[in-house]
Amino acid sequence: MSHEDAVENLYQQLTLFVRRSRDLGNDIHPELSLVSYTVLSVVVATPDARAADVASVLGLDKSTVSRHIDALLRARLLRRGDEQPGRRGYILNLTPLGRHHLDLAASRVRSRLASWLADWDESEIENFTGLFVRFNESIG
Amino acid sequence: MSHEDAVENLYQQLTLFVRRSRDLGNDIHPELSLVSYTVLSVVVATPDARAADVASVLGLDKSTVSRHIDALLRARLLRRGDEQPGRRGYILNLTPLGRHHLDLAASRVRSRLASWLADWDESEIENFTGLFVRFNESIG
DNA sequence: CCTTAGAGTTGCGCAATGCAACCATGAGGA
DNA sequence: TCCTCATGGTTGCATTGCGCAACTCTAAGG
Repeated sequence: MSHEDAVENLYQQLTLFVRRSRDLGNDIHPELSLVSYTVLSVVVATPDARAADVASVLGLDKSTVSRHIDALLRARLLRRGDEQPGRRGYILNLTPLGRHHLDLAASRVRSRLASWLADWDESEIENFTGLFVRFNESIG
Repeated sequence: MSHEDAVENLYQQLTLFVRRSRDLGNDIHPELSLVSYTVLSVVVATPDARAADVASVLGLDKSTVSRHIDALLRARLLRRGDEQPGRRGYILNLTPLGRHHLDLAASRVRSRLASWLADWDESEIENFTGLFVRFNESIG
């Protein structure tokens, strides 16, 4: 197989997966949209995250992030921390409710994923993951 | 590493890729949106494709597909074939212009992908692809 | 102080989508 | 043959997610 054919075949698989991932994203949680879920994840993963940090990580406009965060604040899934000296903006934290919803959504996604991978060996999953890590690094 | 950890790590890679794939989709072609590109691909790949078939394959509402196809018809990238006896609806075909644009977009995507994979061996790509095939089959 | 840069909000418009109501037509039974 | 209905397609309406631009507010640094 030529290099071009190999690339072509991989491309088919990538597009197939991206298309299907949309469906997956839609039944994460009835009350937590995919974007909201992602925002909460970033807040958890980023120490002292502010809205601008979330926007930067997700590659979204700050206005978009502002509106999502506003919704999450009103839903009591997120709260603003007290300001810290030497910084501007608000530091975001998950409320216990927010953490609960995030955990719930995450567990749904993972159980779904686990059921798909039920007949895979750990070594195969690790192999696939390892190649995926390298691929994502190649992209970035 | 436990099975759960393995699934978790793969999940991280999948979400990372899906997020980045959106950026990728946006510079496919100035005149051909990601969805239009996908519609054209489906028309090419599906013998005697009609709008309803495209909607079915892509999992989109027929109204959505109708509007995309309308745009592609107006842009002269797609045309309706003559009706065939025993069937309803319009059979879609690419115009030479449509095929040209599709090829152009495809070559852009693939060259982008190829540049990312420049330092991969064929065997590694094939390995990755093979695992991806199995993964997509597990999903479907 | 005063200027400036960064964080956040909001008004506006756009693109994509789904739902529902609608029209047109072929299929198939009465 | 004719009537009913299922299917394909279009369009109106609402929703969502997004970006740009203009704006406010506040801290940083002269």
